[in-house]
Amino acid sequence: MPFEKVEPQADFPALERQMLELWVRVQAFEKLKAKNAGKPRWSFLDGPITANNPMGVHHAWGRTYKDAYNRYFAMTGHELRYQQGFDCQGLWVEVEVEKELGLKSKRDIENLVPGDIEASVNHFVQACKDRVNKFARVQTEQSIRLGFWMNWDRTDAEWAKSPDERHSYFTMSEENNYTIWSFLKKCHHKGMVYRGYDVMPWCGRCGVGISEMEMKEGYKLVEHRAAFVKFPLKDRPNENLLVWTTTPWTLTSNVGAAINPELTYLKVQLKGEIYYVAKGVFKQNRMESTGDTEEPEASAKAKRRDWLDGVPHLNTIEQMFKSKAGKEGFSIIGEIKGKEMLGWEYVGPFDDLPAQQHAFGFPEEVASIVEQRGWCPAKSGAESHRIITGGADVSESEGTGIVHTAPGCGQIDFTWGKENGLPPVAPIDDSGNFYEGFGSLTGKNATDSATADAIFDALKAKDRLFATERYVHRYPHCWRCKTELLYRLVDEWFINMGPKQTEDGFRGDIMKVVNKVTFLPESLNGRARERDWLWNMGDWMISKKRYWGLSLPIWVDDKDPTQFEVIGSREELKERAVEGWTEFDGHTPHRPWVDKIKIRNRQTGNLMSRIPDVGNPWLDAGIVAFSTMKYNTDRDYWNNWFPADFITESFPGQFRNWFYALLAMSTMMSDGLPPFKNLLGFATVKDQFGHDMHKSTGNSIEFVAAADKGGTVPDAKGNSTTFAPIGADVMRWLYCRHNPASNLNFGPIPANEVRGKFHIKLWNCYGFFVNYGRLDGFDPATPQAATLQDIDRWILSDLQGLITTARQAFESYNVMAFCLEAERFLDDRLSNWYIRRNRPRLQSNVSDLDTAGLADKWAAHQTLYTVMTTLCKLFAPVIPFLSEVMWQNLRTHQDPESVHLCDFPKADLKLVDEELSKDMDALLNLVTLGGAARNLAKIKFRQPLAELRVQPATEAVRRAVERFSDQLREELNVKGVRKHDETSPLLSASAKLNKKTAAAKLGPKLKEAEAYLATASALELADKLKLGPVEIVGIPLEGGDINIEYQAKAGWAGVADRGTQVAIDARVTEELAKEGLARDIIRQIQDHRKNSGLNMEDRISLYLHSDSAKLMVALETHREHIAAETLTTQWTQMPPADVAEVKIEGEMLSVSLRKTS
RNA sequence: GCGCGUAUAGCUCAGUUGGCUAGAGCGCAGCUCUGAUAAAGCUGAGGUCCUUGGUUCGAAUCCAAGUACGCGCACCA
Repeated sequence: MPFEKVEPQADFPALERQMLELWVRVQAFEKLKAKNAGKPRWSFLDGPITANNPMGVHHAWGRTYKDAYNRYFAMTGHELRYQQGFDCQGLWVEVEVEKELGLKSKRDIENLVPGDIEASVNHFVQACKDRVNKFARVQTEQSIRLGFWMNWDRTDAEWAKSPDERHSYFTMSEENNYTIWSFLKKCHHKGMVYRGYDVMPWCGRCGVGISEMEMKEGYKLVEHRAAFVKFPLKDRPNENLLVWTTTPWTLTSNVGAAINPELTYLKVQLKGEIYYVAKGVFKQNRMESTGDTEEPEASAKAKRRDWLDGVPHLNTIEQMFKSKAGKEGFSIIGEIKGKEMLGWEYVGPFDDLPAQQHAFGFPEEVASIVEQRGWCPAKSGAESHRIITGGADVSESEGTGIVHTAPGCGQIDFTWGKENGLPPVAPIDDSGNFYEGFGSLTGKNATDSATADAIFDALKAKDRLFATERYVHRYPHCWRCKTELLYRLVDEWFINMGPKQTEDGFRGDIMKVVNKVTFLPESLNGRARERDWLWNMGDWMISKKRYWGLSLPIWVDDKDPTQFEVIGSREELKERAVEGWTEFDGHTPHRPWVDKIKIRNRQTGNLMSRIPDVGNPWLDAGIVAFSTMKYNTDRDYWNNWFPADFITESFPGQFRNWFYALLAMSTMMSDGLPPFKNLLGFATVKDQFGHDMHKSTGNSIEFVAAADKGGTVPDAKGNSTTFAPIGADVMRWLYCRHNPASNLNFGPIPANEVRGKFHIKLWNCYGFFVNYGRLDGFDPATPQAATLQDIDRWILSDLQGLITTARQAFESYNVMAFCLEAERFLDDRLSNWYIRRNRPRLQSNVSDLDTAGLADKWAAHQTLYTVMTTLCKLFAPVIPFLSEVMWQNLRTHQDPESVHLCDFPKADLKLVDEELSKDMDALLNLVTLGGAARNLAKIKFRQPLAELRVQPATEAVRRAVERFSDQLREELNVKGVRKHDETSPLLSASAKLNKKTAAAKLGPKLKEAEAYLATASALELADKLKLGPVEIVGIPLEGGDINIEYQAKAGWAGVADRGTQVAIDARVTEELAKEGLARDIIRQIQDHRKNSGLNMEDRISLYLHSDSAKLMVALETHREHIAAETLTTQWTQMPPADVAEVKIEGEMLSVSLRKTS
C-alpha cells in the first residue's frame, strides 16, 4: 500500500487537531490502557493545577513533562493511573469571585444577601464552586489540546457529576476534605494542634492572617514614613528616650521601650532637654546596611542598603541633632550602661486614649484572654510604660537602640510583653481600621498615609515628634492582592512542628522521609533546600478567617475557649452531632452548612461550635497522595499505588508549599513513608527576552494563543507584534529539550528556532522518504530483496545508540539528554548525511535499474523506513502529534493503529558497528576538510578537480579514505582520492605577522620579526603559541598576532585538522573546465525546469545557444550528459519565441525548454 | 548576616569519569550548493571558559579564596 503524498508545507497546528480527532475515533487512549492493564505499575501523582483561570504557557511546561513520562512508561509496558487534579479551594478563587461580583471587603461578602450572613456565605461559596468548575473544564479542554493523555471529564454528563465522581480529582471533593480531617485528627491525637494567640501579619483587604509560607511571596521594597519620637521620662524632668519607628500607627499602642542592657547609651543635651540614644548609632552612616559595629572591618565591608530612586538618603542621628540645634549646638553630657536604665518609667505618646486606660490591655476580648492566661498584672497600657530588656534583639544596626514596644502590634513586641508583664493594646480590626477607643483615629485605616499624618500632627501638638524621614525597606505584602500587611493580634490554629533548628519532633520525622526521596535535577540540591526549609520553618498555621475552603474540623467549647476537639471523619461528626445534622446532611463539608453542627463537650457538657476558619490550601494539595489513592476507602488500591514513582512541578516556592505539604502529611498519615520516589523540579517560564511574564506588560502568553490562535507580544524594542500559532508539539519540544534547572525563555522567536531546526527538518526527511517511496511503489508490508550498503548499516548502528540514549534519559527523568541527542542525530546524521548521500539511490528510476540496482534501492528504502518508524516511536512521548501524523502514513496494516500503542524501541546490539561509526565520523571530517581546502583555493564545488590527497593521522581516517573513496570523490567533486604515504609532510606551514595587532607591539622591530618568521619553523611556532605568548625578537607576541597558514605545494590547496592533512589539486585543466561549465549549464536548465512548473519525471525538448565559443565547446563535449541529467529527449535547433537568457561565468546562454509528453 | 547554586562567543545555551586545536543554535560578514525550498552547507570575525591561588604530566572540568548574579533562610523596631 503506497503512502499518501507529503506536502512540503505543513500546517502543524491543523495536523495536531486532526490527530486529536483520530485519537477519539480509534479510541487510542482506551486501547493503550487496555493494552497495559495488569502490567507492572508506574505511579504518577499529579500536583493539582489551580482551577481559577485559563492556562498560560507556563502551565504547559510541567504538563508536557507529565505527559511525556507517562507516555514513555506506557510504551514500555506499565499500567498507569492517569489521574490529573484541580486545586479548588482557597483565597485565589475567592479574590477572583469577589472581582466578578464587585465586592470589596468581607463585609460585602457577608451582605450579599442583605441582612443574612448565612445565605450570603452560601451564595459566595457556591459562586466559588461554580468558578472552579468552569475553569476546570476550560483547563481540561486546553490540556487535551496539549496532547496530555489523562482520564479527562469530557461530556456534560461527566461534568454534571459531583467532584467526587469525576475522573479528575478536585481538592474540593468530600473525599479530599474528609481525608484532611483524618490527618488533623491524627495530629491532634499526638497533641500537635493548638490555638495560637499571637501577633501575625494580616491582610486588611482580605481579612486574613498570612502564614509564614505565604509571607515569603510578598516582600517588596517600599517607602514608609518613619518617625523619631520623644518618650519623656517620669521622675527625670526634661529627659527623653528617643525611639524610632517605621509604623507610626503602632505608637497608639505603645506600652514599653526595649533596650539592650549591654549597650552604652549617650545622654545628649539639646536646647535644655536631654535625649537618650545608643552610642553606636549616633554617628552611624545609616545608608550602609547592617553590620556588626563591633568589628573594625565592618565598615569596609558594609554594603549600600537597597534604596528607591527619588527618596533622599538617610541622615545620621548626629546630623539631626546638629540641624535641630542650629548655632546653639548640642552636647554629649554623659554615657550610661543600658542595664542601669531598666525599669525607668516614661510617659507614652498616646496615654490620653481610652484604649490605653483598659486593664490587661485592649480591646476587651484581648484583655480577657490576657487575664485568663495571666500574662500581666491588672494594669492598663498607660500604667505600664517602662524600660524593659529586649536582650540582644535590640541592636545598634537600626533605629536609636531604644525600641518602641507595642505588644499588640509586633511579633517580638508580643513576646517581650509577655516576658515583662506588659498588657497588649491591639488597635485595629480585621479590616485594618482603628477600633473604638482610639479617639479621632477610630475608623481610620492603618495603612492610609493620612493616618500617619494624623499621628504626626498629634505628636507635634504635644511636642513629642523629634523628626520624621522617608524610609525605604523590604516590607511584606499580601501575596494575592498586594496590599501592605499589618501586624495584628489574632488567634489562629497551628500544627506544632517541634523545636526550630533541631531534628526533633514532627520536623525531624519529615526530614527522615526527605532523606528517602530523590530530588532532580541534581544541580538544584532539592533535598538540601527541603531540609533547610524544614530546619527553619515555624509552626504550620492552618487556619484562615475566610469562607471558601476546607472547613477546619475543630469544635470549641462555647463557654471555655481552651477546650476544643478535632473531628476526624464525616461518620464521627454524625455520631457526635447534637444539633444541625439534618440541615447539613446532603451538603459538602463547606461553609455555611457545616457551621450549623454543634457537638457536646463530654467533659463539661457544654455545646461546642465549629471555629469559622477555613483551612490552609496546602493542606488540600498535600493530602492527595492519600485522598486520590483512596487511603480511607480502598486500602488495597492505596497499597498498590503508593508511593508515587514520580512527581514533577515548577520548584520555586514548592519546597515550602506543595513538596513540603506532601511530605509532611505523608509522614503523619503513613507514619514515615515517603509519598513519592522521584521529584523533578523545573524552573520558571520567562518571556523570549528573559523578562518576567506579566499580564500587565503584555508579554505573557495564554495557552490558546500559543497552541492555535496566535497572539501578540512585545518585540525587542517593546512594540507589540503579532505571532502565528506555535502549536503543541513545538511547545513540547521546546520544553523537553530545555534544562529544567534554568529558566526557560518562551516566545515566537525560540519557537521558530526550534521548529526550524527540529520539526521542519524531521518533516522534510519524512516527506522526502515518503514521496520517493511512493513513486517507487515501496511497500513495507512486502519486503523486497535488499543489499545493505555500509551507509545503511551505519545509520542503523547510530540509531541503536539513539535508542539507548532515549531509554537511559527517560528512565533517569532527563528527557533533555534525549532531545539534544535526537537533534544531533536528525541533523548531522540523518538529514545532512544519510539522506543527502542517498538521494541518487532513492531518486533513481526503477525501470532503469538491473536486479542489483533494485536490491540496492530497496535497501535504502527499507533502511530509511526503519529509521523513520523508529523515530516515530522514539519521539512519540515528546511530540505525540507529529509522531502520529507520520506513523499514520508509514504504518502497515499489521502495525498498531496509533504510534502510542507501539512498544518503545529496544536497541538491537547486533546492528551496532563501532568501527563503522568511527570510520564514518572520519569521513565526515574529511569532507569538511576537503571543502575547506576548496574554499581556500576559491574554487566552487561545481568545478570538478583532479585529485584529493589525504595524509591520515588515525587508523579511522586511513580506513575511511580507502573504504569511502567514492563518497569523497562525489562529495568533493574530484576525479580521484589518494592517500599520502610519503615521509615528507603533505603540507608546509608558514607564519606571517598579523600587522593589525602586532605592529603596535613590535614598533621598529617589525621588519626584523618578519625576517625571523620567514626562517622559523612555523609548525613549531604554532605549537608554542597555543601555550602562550612567544618572544620574537625580544617582544612577546600572542596567537592573535601571528597568522599560521598551511600551504600545499604549488597548484594545490591544503588544510589540516588534528594531524590529518588534506590537500586538493587546484589546477583546472581545459577538460575539467569544460566539465564544470557543463554542470553550470545543467544547473541553469534544472532551475528553468523547476520555474516552469515541470514535474521531476517530465521529458523535455531543449534549445540551447550561446555566442560564447567557450560555452558552446562545453555544450558540444557534454551534450549527452546534459541531455541525460535534464531528461532532454529532443534538441530544438531553431530558437523558439520564449527564449530566456542566463549568465554563466559572465557569458550569456539562451535557454528554452518545452515539455514533450 | 547564614546557606545553596550559577558564571563558557554579541544573545540563548551544550560540554559525560580531568585529556590533544572548547562547541551548537541564533545574529554578523563572505562564499557555496540546491528538483528536501518555511531549506541546506562551508569559511570567517567574535572566547582571559569570572578572578587569583592550589592539586595534576595535563584543569572549562577537581580544591580553596575572592568578585558578580540568582535562589533559599534570617532580619526588616
